[in-house]
Amino acid sequence: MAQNRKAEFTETEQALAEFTKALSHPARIAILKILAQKDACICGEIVAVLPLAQATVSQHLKALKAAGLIKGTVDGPKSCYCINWQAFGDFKTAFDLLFANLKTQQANACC
Amino acid sequence: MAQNRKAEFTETEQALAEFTKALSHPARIAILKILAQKDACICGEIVAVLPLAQATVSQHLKALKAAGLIKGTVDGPKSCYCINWQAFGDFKTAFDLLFANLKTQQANACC
DNA sequence: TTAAATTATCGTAAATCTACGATAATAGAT
DNA sequence: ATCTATTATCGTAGATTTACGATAATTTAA
Repeated sequence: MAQNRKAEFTETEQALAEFTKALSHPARIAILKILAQKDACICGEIVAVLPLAQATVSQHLKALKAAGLIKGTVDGPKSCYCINWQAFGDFKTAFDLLFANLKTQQANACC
Repeated sequence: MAQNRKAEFTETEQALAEFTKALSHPARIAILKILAQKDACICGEIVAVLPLAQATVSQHLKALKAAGLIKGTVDGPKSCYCINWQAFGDFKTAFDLLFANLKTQQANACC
């Protein structure tokens, strides 16, 4: 039981799900908010602000990077992260394309 | 360990995370796609199309409903579901508001 | 070279998610 | 009233996520 059925869905569905999954924790939303406001930020500043241990923050950063939502470069002993706006643009396009079909004809809906 | 730290983030961050979490599985994306195309759909049609057992689909529908992304009404022995466009509008607003700060000044970024 | 500072990774425990079969609940049909 | 069809819920197994301390890795400073 609990095998993975995700592969049986379309590429687009999987891609959108992966993107939203990366956004599905308040800590990661908070990290993106910080990066959006500061344009770029070193890891330590994020750790200092969030109510989480350093290891946990690093883990969340890794998840965001793996999903392509942020980019990171090593700056001496520190690490600098910033938002990958391109990825957000792509997401928005895919998202709109998927749900912009109806919107107007909310007629014969049963609820 | 692994206690829940989610409560220590802002309401907005938590709300956005809950919304994206509801979208974070290809099956739920697929369900929303079906509902967006058909405007309204009874449960059985969704079960027939997806590569998942009836119990699993019902579980995903419950998750979407709990997150407020869809609405459902009982229609005889059947259940009719449709998208809650209002919720999607609210999400879009919150999402844009959070990440529309920069966008232009991609200057002194380190990556 | 050694020490200090910063960050990533490892190991692990608890919680949550995913998937399904079995079964209960509901309402129309006979 | 009983049967049938449809959907929700229960119980459960396995997988994944979340969180942290401990430790390794990396680079600058002394």
